[in-house]
Amino acid sequence: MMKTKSARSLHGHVVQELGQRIVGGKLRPGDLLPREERLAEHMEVSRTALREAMKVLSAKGLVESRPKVGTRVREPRFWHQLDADVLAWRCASMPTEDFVQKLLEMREIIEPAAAASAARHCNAEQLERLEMAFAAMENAANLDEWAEADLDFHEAVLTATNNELLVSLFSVIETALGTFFVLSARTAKNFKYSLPHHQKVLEAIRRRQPEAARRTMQRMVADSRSNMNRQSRGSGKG
Amino acid sequence: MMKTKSARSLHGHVVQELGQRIVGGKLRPGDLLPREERLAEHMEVSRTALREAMKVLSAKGLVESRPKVGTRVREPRFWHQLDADVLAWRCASMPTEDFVQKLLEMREIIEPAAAASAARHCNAEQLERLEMAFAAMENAANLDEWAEADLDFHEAVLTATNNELLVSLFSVIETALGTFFVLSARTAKNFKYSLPHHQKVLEAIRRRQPEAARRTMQRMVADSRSNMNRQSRGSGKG
DNA sequence: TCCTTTTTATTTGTCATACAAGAAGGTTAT
DNA sequence: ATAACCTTCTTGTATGACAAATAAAAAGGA
Repeated sequence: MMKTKSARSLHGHVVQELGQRIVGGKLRPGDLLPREERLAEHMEVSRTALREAMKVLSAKGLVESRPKVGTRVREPRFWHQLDADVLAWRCASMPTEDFVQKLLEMREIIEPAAAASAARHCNAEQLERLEMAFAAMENAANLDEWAEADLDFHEAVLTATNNELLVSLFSVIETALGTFFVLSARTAKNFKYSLPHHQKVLEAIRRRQPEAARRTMQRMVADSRSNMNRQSRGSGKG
Repeated sequence: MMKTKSARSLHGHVVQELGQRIVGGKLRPGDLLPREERLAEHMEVSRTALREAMKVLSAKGLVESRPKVGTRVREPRFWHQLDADVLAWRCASMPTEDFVQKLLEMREIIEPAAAASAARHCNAEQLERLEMAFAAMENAANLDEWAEADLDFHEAVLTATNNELLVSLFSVIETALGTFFVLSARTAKNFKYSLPHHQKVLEAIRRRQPEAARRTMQRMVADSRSNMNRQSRGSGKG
């Protein structure tokens, strides 16, 4: 689920390890990490590799280092919550119901607005990509193919806004769709339901109808929400 | 304008320097950087410090390093556009008109939705912070105090949603308000105009009226836009 | 006794050097 | 012509040493 490839390099591995521990709550805000020498020894890497990892975690707002005092875990309000890694770490050990609701709220804010913007600003090439993604959903042979094409469709909508700031929010949409895919009943029926929505969104964008695009996308996300709520009531997530 | 404090440490300085050059376009996507040894020499730091800087830039999606081939500048679509540093670097050498419009679009999407969400979810403490910020705007002795209180107000709205993902978008709002403050006519009159809007937003949130909060915030951002457009037509930005 | 100044100890920050690992491009053998 | 093998260049990692910063303790003065 959601590979972050950076586990090849040593310092990348340390980033993953510590990042997951911090976001996952095993290391708590205010906690003082062991000093670099010891921590490096404990992680079985050199101080050099450890420090490079620390700089990355620091760039993500997870830790803060100061001479003499050491490196401590920062409070969640400083974390770069929209960072793809931070989002992934948050989902690593099963996302809380609360977090899922926040992801859905983000989708409900971003995606309808993006669809409307796409209807206004998209160009021919971007429209074609949307159509390709939709076609891929129609022709999907299995659920995994379907999910991949769906992701592509949503990314294509964001891209079609021609606003790279909006495109950068794809990490959030991706995470939301990922948890949706994991948490909801993985039957073809549940998914194919939303295909008509996709088609209407595509149509509205093609016809340059921002408000229609917005409304349809709104319904699509709302359906996700109700589908999810039904699911989680059924299986009782915490 | 918009301090990023990390210029104290050496590697922090390198991050700033290279980040600014990349985002500012002096180093272009696909460009191959000099190899670490030479670059370190050229920047007058050790290879160690340079590499720590590189890891940070890599974490922001600006560069990509591979053995034997070297480190090259990535294409803008990979940049973490919502990162506070990236946004700041983008504004460093006078933001383009195009970028300002994208910032405004983000505000128009995020802030009304956040105001509505705040009206639904905010607690007593968060409401108090909103009221404090508003009071600070009323009592501002000069434009700088006003701008600071205004920023605080907008951050308080995001915080009041109780959705940390939304709060993380404050870097965007901050940048938008910053450029607005720089580009628009810096007269008391232009600013005091929006105070009634702030009051109405505050009232709507206090009274738990999501739709009223949304509409009022929408008007507030729209006013910013028209104010700005008027301004840029006048002085002809490109 | 209380406050200010100085010292000290500890941790991160930086440096220099050496070697390992990976990969592109050319070389050789089949 | 193709495939396997080298060469070589660059990043990746390790190590040891020292500089800089600063929190905490010690010393000095009112």
